[in-house]
Amino acid sequence: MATQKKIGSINMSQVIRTIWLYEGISRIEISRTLGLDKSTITKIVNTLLGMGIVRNVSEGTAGPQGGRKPVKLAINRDFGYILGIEIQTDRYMAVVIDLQGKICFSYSNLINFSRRPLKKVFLEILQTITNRIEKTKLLGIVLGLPGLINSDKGIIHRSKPLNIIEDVYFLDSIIDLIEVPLLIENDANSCCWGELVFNRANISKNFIFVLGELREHQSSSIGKHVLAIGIGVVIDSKVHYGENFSAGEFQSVFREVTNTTQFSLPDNQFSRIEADQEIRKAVFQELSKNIALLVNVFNLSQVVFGGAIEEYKNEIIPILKDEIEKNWSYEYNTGCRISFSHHNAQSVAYGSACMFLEYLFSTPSVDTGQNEYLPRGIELFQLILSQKVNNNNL
Amino acid sequence: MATQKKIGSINMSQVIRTIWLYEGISRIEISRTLGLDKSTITKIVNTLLGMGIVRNVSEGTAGPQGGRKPVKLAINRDFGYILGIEIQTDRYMAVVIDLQGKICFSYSNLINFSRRPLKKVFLEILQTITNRIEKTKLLGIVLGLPGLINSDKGIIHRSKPLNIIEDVYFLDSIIDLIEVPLLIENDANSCCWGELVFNRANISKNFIFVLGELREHQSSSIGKHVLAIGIGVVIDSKVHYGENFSAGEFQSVFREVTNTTQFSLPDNQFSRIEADQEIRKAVFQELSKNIALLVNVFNLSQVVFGGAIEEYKNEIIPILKDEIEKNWSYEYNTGCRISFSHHNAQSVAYGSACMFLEYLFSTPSVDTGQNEYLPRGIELFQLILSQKVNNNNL
DNA sequence: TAATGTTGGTTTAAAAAACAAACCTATTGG
DNA sequence: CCAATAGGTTTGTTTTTTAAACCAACATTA
Repeated sequence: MATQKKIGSINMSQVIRTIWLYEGISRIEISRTLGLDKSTITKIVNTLLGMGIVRNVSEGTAGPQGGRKPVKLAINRDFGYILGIEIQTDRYMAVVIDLQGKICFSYSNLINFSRRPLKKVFLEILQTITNRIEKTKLLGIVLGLPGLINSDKGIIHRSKPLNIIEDVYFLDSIIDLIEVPLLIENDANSCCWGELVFNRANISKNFIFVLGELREHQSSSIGKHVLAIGIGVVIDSKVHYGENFSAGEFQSVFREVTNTTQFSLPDNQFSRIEADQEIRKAVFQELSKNIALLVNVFNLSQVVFGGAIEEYKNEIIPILKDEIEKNWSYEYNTGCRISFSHHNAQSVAYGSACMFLEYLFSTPSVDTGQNEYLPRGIELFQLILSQKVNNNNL
Repeated sequence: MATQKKIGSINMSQVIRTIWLYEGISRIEISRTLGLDKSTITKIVNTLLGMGIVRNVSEGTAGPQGGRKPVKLAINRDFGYILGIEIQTDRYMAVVIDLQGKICFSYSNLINFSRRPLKKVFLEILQTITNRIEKTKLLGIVLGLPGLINSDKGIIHRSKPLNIIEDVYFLDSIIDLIEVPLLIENDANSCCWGELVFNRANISKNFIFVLGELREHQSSSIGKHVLAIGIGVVIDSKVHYGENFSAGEFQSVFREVTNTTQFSLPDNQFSRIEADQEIRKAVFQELSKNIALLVNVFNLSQVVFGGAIEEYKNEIIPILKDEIEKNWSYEYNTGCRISFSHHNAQSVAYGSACMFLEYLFSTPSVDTGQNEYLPRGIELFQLILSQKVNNNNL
């Protein structure tokens, strides 16, 4: 059942992660943080220096009581880059980041699907992007999509926006055509990865990302919009997929079964959501009541909003705050923060790339479910390095 | 920050857990399950035999192609017993289980708090119980309580049923008076531990336990009852506490702020809940709509009911099934099972004891939050063994 | 400025775990 | 009785971590 991790790789991965989390940390501090002997850290860091993953960046200052100056360590930014791509019905967004999660490059354009399969469209986009970046240092690609997605097996189960109504074994079908590691992920979950990376040093362990987009209504003429909500869930600092990778699928508890939207608002009134503040208020209140239940039952410490809904930031905050309090029965406040994504239109693409970062810098846990295509931590680095050698030999 | 686990203790704990999960497993099977070399397993098992934790129970049968018969291993049931106690406003329940989770003994009685502090009442109960069981083999005690409870630090933050309105450092105040390890836990969470142990070999990784009790209404004369719901949450096979140990606190999204109950039903109608099936139907429907949201957003695979609410099993099942489906927007079914606790009135006490079992048989994960009073896995066994020696010397 | 103390980091030897291979045990099946 | 086979142990080797001694580089102060 469980596959044995080479025992040393755990500590090695932990050291990498620690340097990633605390840029400029010294060997001694790592040893204290992880509870390992300082000589062990010296050994591991030397290996990492040899692999080109880590760099000695500078000398720190000695303490007030004297002593040798600490040597600050950091991840080698030049090691490589990661590409995150978001594909929606009518447009895509590509973002390239370095190992620290800084955005190096981004590009966006419209898509015309015109009945072509996703695979073809994706390969076309990939062509466009890779023409614009240094290909040799590309470490991995992650594709963020709306829908029910099994990121461990690379399957798209369903996607209403992309008109996918049966299982598509996406990675299986494309893996041979691409020379770097590739993953797919649900769009709202991607945003969660983005938050995990962006706030990695001091993060909420339990939060949700509410991705609210204004989409064309399934069965309506152009111009009619509905608010489409996708939720990404992070529990215990891990993206939560649930039993069938359908976690995050949202429908309001107030919704009437006859409605085609996720809310109780009659379908025909939804088109006025952008124009009518009263309608927005009703919808946001309904959304907030639902979220409040999730926040309190799971004792979340944060709710992050992203997508087109961000525009209504000032309308949402007071409503949600109020509903969370109303749903709470004790006198003290649990202190759930409400915030908005820092990356605007790039939230999904950026977050997708961050998923790969987290794979690189995670410690392979004993019990965690496995991605079938990629290992984690130092093993992923080793995989990448071995592929680099192969590519150079060709 | 993170404290280093003695490296060997991880595999040792994993071996113990594996034997616990799969009673009668052989050394070879363990080695295959964990991906460790068979000689490593031999070594570890010998240590465990020496400690008295594990026993060679019998010989299996050789395979169809011959070969030596495997030796079946099992946890030594005689190693000791665990006591779980549930304290409610008016009664308590005590359950003693062995290391396999089988109930050996149970006892229940009424409580008269009469303004005495919980600590005093608890010590009294403990006296009564320990008089009835063999004290030398008692390995640990877990107390299950309604309210907001930090089980890692042993603090009772709030408990409306027990009239606790400020932090009580329960374990700190009592730890010196008791010679065996003691933990406290929220009652609904205890029930989750019970499910985790009872179905340990093939368990849902994500489920909730809905503990529904009929309690006297805060501000009412005797006889008036309300339905009090407490939820225990299990995500990724771990009891989920949230950021402040308040996970599981429930209030319906339909509730009016003026109500003192957790539902939208006016306070004065709640007393008829036991007599009037229509009122029950409305309440169960409201509860089910709330639960359905949780089930779908978190993609839970199971909802378990326990407490007095179990009596209405046949009324609840169809309503909840229906609401989960209505809240789901795809054509296929996510397959959330609905079940009822197997332990009736003993759910909380049994589950509390199981929490200690899970501590004994868990593998100390690298990143898991730590209980301040107790280690896990082999380290907890070692602690117990060292205390045994001390007690014998006195 | 020389002596002393302090802290960061490395080296070396010893220990602890895990593994690999040889070997023993106990079976089935000819 | 003899292979073939599978479970389990023993022995020796490799990997990984630690402990302790040591070096490096600083501050303080006599």
